[in-house]
Amino acid sequence: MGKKPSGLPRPTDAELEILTVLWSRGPSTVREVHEAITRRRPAQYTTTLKMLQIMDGKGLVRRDQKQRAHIYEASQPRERTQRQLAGDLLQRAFNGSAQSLILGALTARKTSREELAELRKCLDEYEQGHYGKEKP
Amino acid sequence: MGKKPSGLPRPTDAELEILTVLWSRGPSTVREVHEAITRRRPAQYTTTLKMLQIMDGKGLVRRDQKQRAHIYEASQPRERTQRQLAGDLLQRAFNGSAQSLILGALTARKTSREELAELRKCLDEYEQGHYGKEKP
DNA sequence: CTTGACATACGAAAGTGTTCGTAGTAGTCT
DNA sequence: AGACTACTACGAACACTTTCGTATGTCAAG
Repeated sequence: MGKKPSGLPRPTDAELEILTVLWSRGPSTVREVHEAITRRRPAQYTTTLKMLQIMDGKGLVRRDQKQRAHIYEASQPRERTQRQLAGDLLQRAFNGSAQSLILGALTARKTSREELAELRKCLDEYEQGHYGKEKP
Repeated sequence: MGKKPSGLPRPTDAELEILTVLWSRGPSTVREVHEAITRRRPAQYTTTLKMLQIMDGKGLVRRDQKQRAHIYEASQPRERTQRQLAGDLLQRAFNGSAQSLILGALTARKTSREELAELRKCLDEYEQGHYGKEKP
């Protein structure tokens, strides 16, 4: 169960919320996920359970049924799903222009000078990794 | 018709596709939008029509009914919707970290050196605009 | 063994998104 | 006028997402 040959679907809103919990907690039981969810909003236990089962069916999570309380974990690392989502939005709404997306992200909320510095470092690192080394 | 007091909903996939057409074409008839759509995938005329009517109901587009063929246009400029979408994704999947989002966008597809340079300029401009000018 | 706590499974309702067929309306041409 | 064409309106089907109630299974304490 929970096997799809390839191409995971884009996670929905509720699914993303659960993935976020799994990413920050690591492998977890339904109850652990559920408690993290209810810390932020009201929900029924079986709703969380059902979501995890659905996500297992889609291949978004893996589950270990060896114990009575099954253990779920995200099937993809956080970074990979984030990349997928960013690329997807880039394609759908920004016509592939990373520039526009980034500008959008910057202006969507206040960005501190420190963050700006961090971002420049990101660009440098990316350039390093993809286009050889710096000037002598 | 087509008035909602505030808070436009996040456009769905199909809605975003239509908005993209309206942004690039400017105010357009249903037929014009439809032809742009069918240039990329098969669809029925009435499907495009219905989408535009729904979007008018949500306030995502405005329509001018003065002519027999109604004229539709996006109610928000491209940049504003892009900002909304970027901010939304930032919140939902990136825990507010613009850094992660940008890194995701960069690695989601090949980014050229020229684009990287453009991005640095973006950061500079943003800093200019929000944190005064550089050191003397 | 019975009870209570806690686990999974699953059907079904409610909401939303997407597509299309049909009906009706308005303008044009002969 | 009648036929033809292009347009809008709208109901309905279908799929997907999300939520919850109920049924069922398992374990351990009394």
